[in-house]
Amino acid sequence: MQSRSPATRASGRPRSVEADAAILAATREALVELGWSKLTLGDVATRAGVAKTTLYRRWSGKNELVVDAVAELFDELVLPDRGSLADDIEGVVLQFAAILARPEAASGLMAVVAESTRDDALRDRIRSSIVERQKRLVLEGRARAQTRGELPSETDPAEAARTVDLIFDVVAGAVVHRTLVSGHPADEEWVREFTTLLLGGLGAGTQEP
Amino acid sequence: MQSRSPATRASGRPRSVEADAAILAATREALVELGWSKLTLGDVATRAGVAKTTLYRRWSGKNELVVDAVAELFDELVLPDRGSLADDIEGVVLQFAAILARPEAASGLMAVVAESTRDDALRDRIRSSIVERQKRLVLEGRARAQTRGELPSETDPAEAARTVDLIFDVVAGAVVHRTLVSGHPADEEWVREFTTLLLGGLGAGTQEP
Amino acid sequence: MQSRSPATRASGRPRSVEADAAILAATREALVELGWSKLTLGDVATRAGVAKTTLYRRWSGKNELVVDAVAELFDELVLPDRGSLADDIEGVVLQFAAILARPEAASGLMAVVAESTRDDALRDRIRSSIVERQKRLVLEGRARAQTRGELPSETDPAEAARTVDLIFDVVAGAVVHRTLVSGHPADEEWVREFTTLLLGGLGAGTQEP
Amino acid sequence: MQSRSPATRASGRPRSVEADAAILAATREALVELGWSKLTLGDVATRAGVAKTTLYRRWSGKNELVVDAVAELFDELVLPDRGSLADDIEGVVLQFAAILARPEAASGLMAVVAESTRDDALRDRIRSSIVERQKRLVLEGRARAQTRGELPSETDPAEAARTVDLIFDVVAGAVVHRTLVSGHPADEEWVREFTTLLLGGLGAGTQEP
DNA sequence: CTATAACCGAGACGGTACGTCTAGTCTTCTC
DNA sequence: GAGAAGACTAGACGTACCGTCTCGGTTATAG
Repeated sequence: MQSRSPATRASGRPRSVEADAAILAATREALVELGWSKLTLGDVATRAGVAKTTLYRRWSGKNELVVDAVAELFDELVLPDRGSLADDIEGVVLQFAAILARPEAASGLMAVVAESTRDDALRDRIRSSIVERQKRLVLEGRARAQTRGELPSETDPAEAARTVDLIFDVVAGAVVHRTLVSGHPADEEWVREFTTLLLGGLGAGTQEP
Repeated sequence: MQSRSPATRASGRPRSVEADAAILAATREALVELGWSKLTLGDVATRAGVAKTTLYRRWSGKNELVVDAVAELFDELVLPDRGSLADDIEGVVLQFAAILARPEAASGLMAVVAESTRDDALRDRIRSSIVERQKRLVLEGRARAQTRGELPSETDPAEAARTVDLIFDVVAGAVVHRTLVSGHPADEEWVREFTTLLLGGLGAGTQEP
Repeated sequence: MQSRSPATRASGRPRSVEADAAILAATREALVELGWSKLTLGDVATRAGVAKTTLYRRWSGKNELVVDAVAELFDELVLPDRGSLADDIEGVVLQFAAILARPEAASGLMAVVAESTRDDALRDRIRSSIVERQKRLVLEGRARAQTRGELPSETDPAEAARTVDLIFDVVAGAVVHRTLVSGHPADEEWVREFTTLLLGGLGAGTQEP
Repeated sequence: MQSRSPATRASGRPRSVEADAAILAATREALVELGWSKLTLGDVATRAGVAKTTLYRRWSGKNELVVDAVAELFDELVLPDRGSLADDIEGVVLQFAAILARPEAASGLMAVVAESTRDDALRDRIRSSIVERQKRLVLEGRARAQTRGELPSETDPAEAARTVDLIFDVVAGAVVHRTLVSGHPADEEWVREFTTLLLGGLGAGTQEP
């Protein structure tokens, strides 16, 4: 969905803003009911009360549409201040797990990631719409922990950025793998164990009660 | 692929054993060239020099076929003895990253995982053919580390199993996320940093040189 | 519809012969109900109880299909022996007019002729399937009239062929124009006047009662 | 195109007169390049430098537009005085054949005739705009022949009118059939033979040199 | 000189059919 | 009975036009 500058007033009938929202909502609805592989753009258009052409005028295909529809889900994530780094991590991971457990997220997200292995434009879209957008949570959590004195201030900015990426890959990857591949829920118990491992490492984690 | 008991030898022409291998190889070839979404069973049959009926007699559909074709790739993984737990982990993670970087693995694996969110039989097939099968690496690594004295012996068998699952989710998830979602290579430098984090936890990892 | 040699026995499932007939019948039915311009191949397929692919496997498009469907109609024409050239002409012209008055013939025939002005292959198909096929009527009528002594035997074969073409254009053209362009029925009275004109020419025809 | 009385002068901006001519010219141009079936009203509007709404305000659809665009072509026909009935007929038939040979006439005319078999309003439009309008040629030719003494004066006005219709159907039908269905040019030789047949009838025509 | 009304271009809209493609099944002949 | 070949039904694909609509703006007459 490309944003158009409000300055360059286009001639002709303007695009319907209701249609955009209706299509994205219909896409999520269809993902819930049918899943990625049985979702058809014709069906989405019908659900949205919109013609297929209207849909294709805005999105070039199923992949792009689903990325946008799923991306909105992750904007709900917030980092609640629970008083300690461990509790903050547990809180946000549980939220992330809750979103991933929703059928519209799981089916759609994995599928577009699969497609993105052969489509660089799609990969960029996923990264900018979803991944980079949510790294804010890691940044915010670290800053808060540093304020509390739980983590030292970083000295090398480049290394700091690499660390953010690494933590994001570990956290997001672990939750996704637990939920979708292993097929077990990322419930409170698991999240506690995972947080312990993340903070203390392999040696520490396995020895605590 | 359903196994048939050798006892109940059916009359008539026996199934060609070459066909099975040819079909799986053709599937991987098609995954490399076309990716999951553009792979068609008709095309796979043609590449394998086989009729579509032959293919459908053995596999019920695209998903099952691709799971079998991809599963074979991960059987290459071995855990080389490099002398320390950290080096063992680095070694096997690098191997895993190398397999994931191959186009037939990435596209196919993510796609069947996406499909498995709505198909329990498929989820079981993936788990038994791929996930559980490779947990041997974690078990073997832990046993070796315990022999070396790097890790304590576990006391509670149930907790020990849970820890294996957790580590597997963290390791596999992090590599998959790094490679396919973040879109950066899981190279030696990243693997070293990841291993440091895994062993020492957040506090330790960010302070070491 | 291409005829296949019975000698070269094709492998694989043979094409359904019932489907061919059902499609042509459905085409005529749709022409009656909808007319050329609102006839859709999807609808024809549905009426014939056949998938669209089956239809496209046999005909390359709407034009070719309609030519074949209409051509069959004109094979009903016969030249009844009524005893004199004039009566024979009247008889066959009335039959021709009756076919043209049927809605499946009128709408379809004119439309494919219109299309054939820009499609040489279609023009040839029309000529061979419809026009040349029905010139048998002119030939038979002339032979009969010569036997009766109403017409002299032709001496120059080339001129004789040209005359057949000319008569066919005049007769078919007049009936078509009367029926479809002028929009009046080619009834017995008109056919009698036309036959008089054709046999006697302008001078004679306008003076008789 | 509906004419509006100059008495009921409407307020508001008057319709552009240039637009009408531009649209009809663009229609003929598109007929030449694309033929009836590939002509689209959006394309015609673009060629005419006009919005689609402007086109639809004047014509209700493709059929009506093409009738008007084609009708103008036939107004070029004149009946030159060549001294005898036969020569007059040959002259006007050749002119008619020349117009029909133009691609914008052939494709468009046959197509609207085909459509008119299911649309009475369209049939009337064709008759009044094209057919009846050109019967003036037959009337004028007969009057001239009567003046010359080549044809007797008609006694019964009703029969005379029927004869005009008959001749028109025969002449127009034969040329159309020759040109579009048989696919051969209505050249001078053919026109001479046709005129001979028309004047002398079957018996006479085939015996003369 | 302003109001009003029909016009104009542009282009988005809901809808329908297109012709192609793939899925998964069925039917024939051959090994 | 397995297998190769290929036709079969079913249905989604993405595109193209249809005829309508909704914008901002223009050009005429009427007041």
